[in-house]
Amino acid sequence: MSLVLPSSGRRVPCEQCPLRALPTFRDFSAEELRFVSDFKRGELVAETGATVVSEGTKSAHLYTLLSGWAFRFKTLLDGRRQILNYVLPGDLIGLQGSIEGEIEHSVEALTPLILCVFPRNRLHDLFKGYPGLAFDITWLSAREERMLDEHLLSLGRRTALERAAYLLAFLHSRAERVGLAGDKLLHIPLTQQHVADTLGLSIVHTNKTLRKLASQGLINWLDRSCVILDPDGLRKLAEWEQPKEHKRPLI
Amino acid sequence: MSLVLPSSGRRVPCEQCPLRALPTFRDFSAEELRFVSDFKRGELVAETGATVVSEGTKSAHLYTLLSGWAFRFKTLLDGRRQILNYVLPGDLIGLQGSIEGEIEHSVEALTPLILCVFPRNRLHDLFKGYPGLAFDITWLSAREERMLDEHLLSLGRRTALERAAYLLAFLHSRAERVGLAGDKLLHIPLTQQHVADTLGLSIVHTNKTLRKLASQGLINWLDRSCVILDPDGLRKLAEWEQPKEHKRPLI
DNA sequence: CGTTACGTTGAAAGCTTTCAAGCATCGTGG
DNA sequence: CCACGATGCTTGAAAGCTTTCAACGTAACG
Repeated sequence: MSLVLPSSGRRVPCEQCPLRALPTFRDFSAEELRFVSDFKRGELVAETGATVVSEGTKSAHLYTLLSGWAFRFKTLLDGRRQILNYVLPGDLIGLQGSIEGEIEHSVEALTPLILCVFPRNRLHDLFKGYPGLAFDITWLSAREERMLDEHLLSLGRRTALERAAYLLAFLHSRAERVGLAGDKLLHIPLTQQHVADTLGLSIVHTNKTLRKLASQGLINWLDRSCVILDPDGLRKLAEWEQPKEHKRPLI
Repeated sequence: MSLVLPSSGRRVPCEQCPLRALPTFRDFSAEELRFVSDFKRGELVAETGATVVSEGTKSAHLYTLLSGWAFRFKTLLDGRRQILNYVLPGDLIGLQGSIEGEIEHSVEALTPLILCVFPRNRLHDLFKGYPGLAFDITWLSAREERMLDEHLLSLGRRTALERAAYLLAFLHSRAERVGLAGDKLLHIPLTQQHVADTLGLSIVHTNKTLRKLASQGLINWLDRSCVILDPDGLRKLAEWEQPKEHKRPLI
């Protein structure tokens, strides 16, 4: 269940990174691109259910998710699990570890993943030689903070139904910005257990809550995935405003 | 209620900052100190209850809290409030705003505050000329992330009693590291409404929960403050491990 | 074809909120 | 000086939300 395939070497050169072509990501100078490309040590493939990062360990690497869906979580000793946030293409993984030593959360794959691998020990070079990229890293960290703030508001003060609506609207919005929504309806690759562990609810109550959203025509649950039918309806129900579009960095 | 007194000019030179002398903070080189000192534009005083930062606004400044207690929060339209985290001496305020434009949370004083004021627009100079300080800013951001991760685990998966114990142990631990606990018992300047809005509970249930902690001899509630009698007991009850001591930066 | 993982439901038990009321302290105006 | 309103802390009881317990259906897999 925690299998990560060994690095399969370089496949996608950064200059031709399919993500980088998306309008969400800011343009990089040729020099920046050269550094990032050199910074990248290779790629890692992980299958669904694989643990990419483990709570309490130190990793010599940072990752950027190239494709797939993953999630960050923490657990209590008796097994209670809390999902902290989701990881989508373009997101940086493992920054916290370069800060405090051991990383304090785990990361698990919801789908097969491809990750770009960066050596943590060269982060210093990045900060020294590329202040723009250094600022980008801070930017990404502050963005994560903003998302966590919203999750906290949700867990603390929204009702179960609002929380579920918020989560699905949030994931829809993020997926859309990295081109995963397309014209067709978006399928989010989750089980109801994941939703429960994100919302802080029991699996039974989560089921009943999702049923309610489905009965209102907002979503459809099938297989191991959630189909978003009405993102605006979800947003309205959760009283959540999508953050404004900002070009963001891709490291 | 949202009164912030105008800048009262420089009082404490960074080189003689009383915080900097604490063992928690890492040593700064003379050059770094010179930059920070120059970066600091002045001081701001805020009284209890004052709003230092308002959700949805843009601020030209960043702050470091020099003394006092404050908290960050968000609210829903109907007034439901969620406290996201607490701000203690040495903490940076407003970084999120320099990233995404508008800041997405508010900050309010729990006690009278003294804040160091920094112009946001010089952040670029900092990143360009002082990679070590730039890394410090990222470090602080990642530290905040780690705290938010823990709060999420707490809100999502801990019982009311565990949550309360966690919160108080957490605040005790943070206060201790900036020299606020001393030999005497620590008084945390909170009302039960603050605790309720942090834990995602109603005020009534919060009262009953705090009563239970008090009956177990872990805390004492008096006035508008919580006295921590047994931090270890609280930690054990919450199943929470204090993060390891790390020297941290002070900007 | 038994096993496992995932989704679904009903009902009882338990936790939390809401409603109501009361007490204490503090600062203010009469 | 004292009444009064505002704020903060307490408690009991009823209502409501959520969890737990139990059971069942389906699909995928070896």
